[in-house]
Amino acid sequence: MRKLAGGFGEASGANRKRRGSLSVYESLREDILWLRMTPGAALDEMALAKRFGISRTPIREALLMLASEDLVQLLPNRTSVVAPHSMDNLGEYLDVHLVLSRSVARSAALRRTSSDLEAIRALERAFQIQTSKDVSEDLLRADLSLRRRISDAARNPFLDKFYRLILDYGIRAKVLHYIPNASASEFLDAAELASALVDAIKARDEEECDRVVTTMLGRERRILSRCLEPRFGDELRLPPPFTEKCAAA
Amino acid sequence: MRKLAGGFGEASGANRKRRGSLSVYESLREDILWLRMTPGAALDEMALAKRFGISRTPIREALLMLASEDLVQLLPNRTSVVAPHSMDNLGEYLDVHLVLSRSVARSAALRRTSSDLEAIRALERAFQIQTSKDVSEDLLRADLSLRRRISDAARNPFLDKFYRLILDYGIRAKVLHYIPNASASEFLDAAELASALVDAIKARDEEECDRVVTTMLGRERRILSRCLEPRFGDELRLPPPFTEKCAAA
DNA sequence: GATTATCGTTATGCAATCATAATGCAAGTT
DNA sequence: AACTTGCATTATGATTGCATAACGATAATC
Repeated sequence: MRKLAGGFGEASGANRKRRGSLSVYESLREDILWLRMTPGAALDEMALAKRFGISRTPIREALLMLASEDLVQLLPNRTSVVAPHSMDNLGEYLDVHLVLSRSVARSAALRRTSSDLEAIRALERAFQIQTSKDVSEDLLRADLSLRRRISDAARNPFLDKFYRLILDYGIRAKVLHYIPNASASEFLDAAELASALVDAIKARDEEECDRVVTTMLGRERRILSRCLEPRFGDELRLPPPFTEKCAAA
Repeated sequence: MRKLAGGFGEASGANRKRRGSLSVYESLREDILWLRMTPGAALDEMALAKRFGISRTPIREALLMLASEDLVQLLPNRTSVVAPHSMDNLGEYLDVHLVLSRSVARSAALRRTSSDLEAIRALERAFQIQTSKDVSEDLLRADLSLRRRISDAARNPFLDKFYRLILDYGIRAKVLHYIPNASASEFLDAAELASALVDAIKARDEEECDRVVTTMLGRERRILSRCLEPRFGDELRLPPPFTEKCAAA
């Protein structure tokens, strides 16, 4: 009696019926990162099991994997919650993001192959196209694809792992604060910088890569910190019951 | 009326009977990192369940957590194995290790409190004592404790997470290649450098921290790479059945 | 005699059930 | 009226059992 892959809204994307926990993991991860689930929202295992049409065991495994990326908080003997989104440690986040980004860029400049360069160029063009439109999720996705491909070219599995973790962890902050607050001119700026970065990678100019990346992230820092000064509780929309839980934890 | 820690055999070490999967995780993690389990060894879930006296589900959860740290390879529908220990990407490892270590040291210099400094001094003394003895696991543990405490003082949760992951991931390489190959004089050197590092953190001298850490890791790189040139398959002791599996994967 | 196909064994992936800790409500007491 | 105590509810943590995919061995064939 095999149930035909749920087909409930759900992630039926392209997973050829592989491990159920993996598809649940990926689906939930996307939902959390792109704020389709509210930070602090409860993750009831039975509800999720019903939603995905499978039993609780693979759900638990998915939550465990998400918890190891700090996207889910596993409270002992209590319902897990989507990791609260805090801007408290934005500074620390950006510090690490900068260090890793510079490392990635420098390594990519040194180790890229010509086929790396082709793929990077293609993704850069896709990014350029997006920068001419309105600021949207698609822009962020194009940006992410470009950066990840550059990280591939850097050929350092350790660096790649950390870089992707940091990159993805920052998606929520960008969706929340970047999209509504960044102006078009700033993104034209980003387009020029992206172009300069790829040029520098092509030229194998480590120092120039470092400079460009530092400038890029400096711009991002400015945009994000600009959203920090005014009231910041408004956009979070944490339902009252969770605020105190988060404070307690 | 709290029930006093059920205490079914196993691992009752010091964990007040919290989630079984956690104690299994910690126990297996130690075994893997300190090479009490051979890299490539099979991790039979039923055998582990019997060994720990619990059922397979928490075992699976522990393996999942270990897999997210790349300490276990989860092969689909096949028995999981302890992550093979490869020196192929030692260079990439050391690159990331250096970047993170320098970042930690600089941040610790800036953000340490005086109580941080006290704790760090204490751990440094413990390390100094170990350097006067033979090179052993205890020396490595003292070194790790010192570095972790410095990372605490750096007060950057993102950096701390990555730093600890990299630090721990490197334990196996050190146990394998560092302990039998490092000479006493090199460890006296390490002792002086550790002292210099703590001094620099005390003085809040970022640049000096950076220099000292760079020197420290340069020494380590030399020792490790020295073990790389000669035959490197000997110490690994991978049983024949796993070598081809690793190659295939 | 070597290769291939088939079958039995084994361990994983998942489902369903049992046990326990935490929460919320209600009742009783001071 | 406020606080505490106890119970029922609920969801997690774990156990058990079942279906399926991969591995090993045997046997059959060329």
